[in-house]
Amino acid sequence: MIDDPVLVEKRRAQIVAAATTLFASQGFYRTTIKEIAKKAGVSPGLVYQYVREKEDVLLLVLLGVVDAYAREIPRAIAGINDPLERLTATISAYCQVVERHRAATVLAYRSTKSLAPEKRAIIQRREIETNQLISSALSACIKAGYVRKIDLDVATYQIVMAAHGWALKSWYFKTRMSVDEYVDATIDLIFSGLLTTSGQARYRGARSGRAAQLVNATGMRERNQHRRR
Amino acid sequence: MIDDPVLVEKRRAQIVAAATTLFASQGFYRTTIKEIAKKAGVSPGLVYQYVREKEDVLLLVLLGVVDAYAREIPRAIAGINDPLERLTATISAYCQVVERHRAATVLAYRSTKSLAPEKRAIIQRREIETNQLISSALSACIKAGYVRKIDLDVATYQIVMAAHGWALKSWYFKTRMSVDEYVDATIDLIFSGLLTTSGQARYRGARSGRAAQLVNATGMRERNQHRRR
Amino acid sequence: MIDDPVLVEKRRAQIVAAATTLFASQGFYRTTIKEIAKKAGVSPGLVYQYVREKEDVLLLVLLGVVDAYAREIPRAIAGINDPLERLTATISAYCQVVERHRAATVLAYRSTKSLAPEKRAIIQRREIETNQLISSALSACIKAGYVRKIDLDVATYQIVMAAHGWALKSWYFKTRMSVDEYVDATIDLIFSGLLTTSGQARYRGARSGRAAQLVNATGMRERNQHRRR
Amino acid sequence: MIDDPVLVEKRRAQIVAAATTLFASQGFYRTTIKEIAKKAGVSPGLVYQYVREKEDVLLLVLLGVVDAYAREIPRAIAGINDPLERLTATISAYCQVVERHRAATVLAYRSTKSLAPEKRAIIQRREIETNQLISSALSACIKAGYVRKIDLDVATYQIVMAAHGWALKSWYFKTRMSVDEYVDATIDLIFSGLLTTSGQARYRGARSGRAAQLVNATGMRERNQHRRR
DNA sequence: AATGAATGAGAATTCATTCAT
DNA sequence: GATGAATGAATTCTCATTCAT
Repeated sequence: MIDDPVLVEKRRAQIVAAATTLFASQGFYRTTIKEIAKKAGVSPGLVYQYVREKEDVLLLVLLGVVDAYAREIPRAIAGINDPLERLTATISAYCQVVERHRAATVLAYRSTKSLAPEKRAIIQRREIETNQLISSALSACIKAGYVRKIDLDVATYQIVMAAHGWALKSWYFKTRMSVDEYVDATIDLIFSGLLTTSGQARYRGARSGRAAQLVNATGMRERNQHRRR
Repeated sequence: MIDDPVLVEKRRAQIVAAATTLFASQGFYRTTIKEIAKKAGVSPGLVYQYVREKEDVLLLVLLGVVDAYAREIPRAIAGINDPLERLTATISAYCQVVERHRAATVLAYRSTKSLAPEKRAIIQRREIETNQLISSALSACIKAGYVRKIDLDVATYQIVMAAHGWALKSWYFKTRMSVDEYVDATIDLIFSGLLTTSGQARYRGARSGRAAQLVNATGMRERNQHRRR
Repeated sequence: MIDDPVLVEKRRAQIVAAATTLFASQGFYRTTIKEIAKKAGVSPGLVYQYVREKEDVLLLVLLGVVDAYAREIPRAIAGINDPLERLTATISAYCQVVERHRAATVLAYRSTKSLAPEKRAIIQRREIETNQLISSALSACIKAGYVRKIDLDVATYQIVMAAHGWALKSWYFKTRMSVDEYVDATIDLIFSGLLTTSGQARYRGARSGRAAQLVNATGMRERNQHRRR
Repeated sequence: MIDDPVLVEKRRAQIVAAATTLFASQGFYRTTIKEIAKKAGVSPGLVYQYVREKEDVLLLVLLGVVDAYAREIPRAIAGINDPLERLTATISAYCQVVERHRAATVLAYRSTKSLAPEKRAIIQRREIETNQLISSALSACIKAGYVRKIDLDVATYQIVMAAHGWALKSWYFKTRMSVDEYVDATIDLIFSGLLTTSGQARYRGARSGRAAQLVNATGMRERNQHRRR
């Protein structure tokens, strides 16, 4: 529609900035193109020269969010080489980015499903890419012997959910603690778990007992023994 | 509008059942009252005799979801008295409930913000109530010496987020593992944390060093020293 | 959308009546649904309970026109048994119907192409059906020996075009003659042709000469020797 | 807007050529100025330096069509002096021009009414001028005794409609015959009419009978005894 | 109590036209 | 003279809500 890529970039940034605020506060469906245009200081018609349909604005907004993640986290951990420090920094950075883009993060949870499947897939692909930052920090720690050989996927998403939790449950936390406190407590939990030494003993005992029962009952117990849809 | 409370109950149940399915698959805004009425086997006009506006249907649906949580988790842990077993069962039950109401759980994340503030507050209050089940299981374990004296709020929400994660990231997990595997891996992580013994050593060293610096720098370091908005 | 077929009939009639006038005077594209609704004395939303899209209104309007033809012409020739009288009456009736639905006939020429292909095909099918009335009147006359063995398709459409001409060129004729005069002159021409006896002689001579040349040149001369696309 | 008449001519030709194709295939309203500009290889803004509004483009296009008629028919009959041959050639040429400008001819029927009255009048005036070619060929034939003293207007338009019919009903004819066959059959019908000698006898009898009745009933029967609107 | 036809405000999108460069 | 970005009025269509029956 418009050729000049510099202009496209500028206009889209304008539109996305306006839309991000509006979507975050009112949601996608309650926000009209007219409002976006007005807030962006342009005419409603102009929006459609930079976007094919309203849903594209949402896509751009959400891409902006995931891109911010993909941009800001690496920056925060650049230069840190020790695996455990790097992991700590990654988790911390993730939480800080969530804090900075709190409204947009919540928006992503509200609105990604409003996208058509292909567009949604784009966002999810980017999310997986960003999560690689966590996975590889974890892997390095495992290799270095700092981290147990846990399920990488589950551990990664536990970290992601803990970070996103700060945004998703900010209505609860905001009056109770600061980000820094949240980060400290979260890292402590993720790193050391809930249990005391005595708790560990009981848990491990119960667990191996349960596992033994399962082995006896089914004759096998392997990962991936589940229905894949 | 209608007086007979039995009828009101029955009709609302009909409407909510229809709406839950539709909202879960298409979202709140993409679902019309006509669709809900049709699926519920009633006329569009009738809906408005049991509900003041469309948003009320959403409220009823979301109340149904949080109620299911508040109903099903206690049932799953009834009769378990050992604190650690009870905690384990609670976490497991939470995940299982999430699995059973996967679409509705995602819906809650998408749509709670679509409610007017007072209605939203109702849902959040119920969520906090349900989370008490986790908090008290945790407290009991702390008292029994099985669980460290961690931040109760953070730990509770970490469990909640981990459980909700199964629904929120089901697009990722569904093709990779079963709920049971997810539950096992999650409980293991939550209980024992990421770190190996050597990792623990390094982490605690670094942490106390960092804490010492902070104490030196600020002269104090206490909970609740943050900006409240 | 609406179930009650009686109501559907009534509402559609209302809408079509309003739309016919408006389309005829302003054309399809210049007429808005709001105008149609207003003229029909209903709300704009109601129109869409009886019609899926604006184009459907056009289809209904055009169906109304072709139906009027299919209804009114047979009525005018009912009871006339003599082939030649019947043919005369058919042509005359056709012209009279055109006169009665002059604006709508012009509309059909303007707007049939605005329909999507399938809808257009519906109209064209009906037109062909109506033209059968002319064709069979012609056939009967040929069988009775009153009409020469001419090309039935061409003759039929010549009559059709002559009748439609009264509407299509009414801007020219309206100030120059009455329908009755037009009908008389038209039938006279269609029946007896332009030529005088001396003209006939010259024409037949020239024609057979030309035909002979063609036969000599191509070695054959048959109907249907043309490219079909 | 622009002074240089040569440039105006050139640019307009470009625009009209592009617009003719587009209008013919999509209609006037479905064609955008942007499409026209693109097809003409110019910018949308430029169009408005050679035309005051979109409707002017339509006027230019339609003028192009009628001009093509006024240009091409005389060329086809140049040098033919015998009145009957000249008439034949005129009819034939008219049909051939219609064939060459089939889409544009249909466009004229669809879109002339989209013009504001004064602009429409311009087109109609030109059409009448072109029709003079037919009228005068007819007159010459009447004077030479080849053609009966028929109503010149009606006869002229009958020929015009027959020729236009090839375009207007091409959806019907295209799969059934070639232009040449259509022309032959059409000329034959126009020249000799439908009726056989026995048909003529019956028709003339019935007609004079009817005419007699009319005279008796009204006391007179003259041209122009009709309501003028 | 229930129905479903009717309403009409509101939203996305298009596109003729303008105008600064 | 030419460009093409920008404008904003206008239009189609949807759907929550009402209300007569």
